[in-house]
Amino acid sequence: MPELPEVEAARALIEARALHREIAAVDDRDSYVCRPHGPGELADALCGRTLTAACRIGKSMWCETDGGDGPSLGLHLGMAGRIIVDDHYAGDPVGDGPTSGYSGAAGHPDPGFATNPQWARFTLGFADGGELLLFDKRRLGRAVLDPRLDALGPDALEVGKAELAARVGSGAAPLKARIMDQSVIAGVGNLLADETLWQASLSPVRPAGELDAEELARLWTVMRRTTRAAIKRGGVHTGELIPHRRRGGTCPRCAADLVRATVGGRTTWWCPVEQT
DNA sequence: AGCATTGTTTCACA
DNA sequence: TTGTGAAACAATGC
Repeated sequence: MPELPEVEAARALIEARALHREIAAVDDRDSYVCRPHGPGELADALCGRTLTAACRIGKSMWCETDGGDGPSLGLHLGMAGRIIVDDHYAGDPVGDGPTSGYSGAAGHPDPGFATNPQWARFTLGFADGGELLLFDKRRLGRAVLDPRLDALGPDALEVGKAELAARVGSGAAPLKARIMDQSVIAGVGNLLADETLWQASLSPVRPAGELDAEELARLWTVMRRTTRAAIKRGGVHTGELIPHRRRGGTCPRCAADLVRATVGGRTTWWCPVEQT
């Protein structure tokens, strides 16, 4: 669920509300979410420290502690994670599969989230009484010390035009698989990929190495625009194509029937007329 | 009951 | 060795 825009919202929430507060207690008992750490390991490393920076590359987020003198705390939202700081939340706005409608206008998009405390998979308790929760219905999120970031490509909003062309424009894999490969470009997930390729009128099944310079330049421009728009509007669900990714869905521009197939291991929807 | 799901990792294979 | 694709992972909803 959470892709770059949701993770950026979570990062900004931590930055705004969780920094410089003393960590007094840590609940790291979920051994799957906290793998490979054993129970108490994160608690021992973090208690008494403060978060001093919230950082992000793609969908990976981490917090520095004690101005960089302490261990960093990696937080990954996985497929359904969100961050809650005191009474404020950010991250996955839906929490369920794509069949759940996004209702995130006024009010809370998911009134049920606060009533299911068993979905708090990792908690930092602050000395002032507040707390930071990694809230994850699916349990595929992660909390880990000193996360490895070296396998990530450049962030989708930071990558330069020439660099994107060089990294994406090669290989025999489908274009969609290429832009979802986090070692090529970091931050694009399944929905953002479908939205971006539809906005750019590029077919997800084209071999990435076949794109010409103009198409790669267009991809760079459109990817940045769609990603920034998703951040501003509150998540990847706000994309123009997204509501049409369903049985019987049609292209919002030309009304052609959308095509559904598995590309890059994920369900993919696209317009066979416009996306070439 | 069986299938689907917005992410990541691991494994098999060419 | 590298690139590619499928399966597994956990949990839930239709």
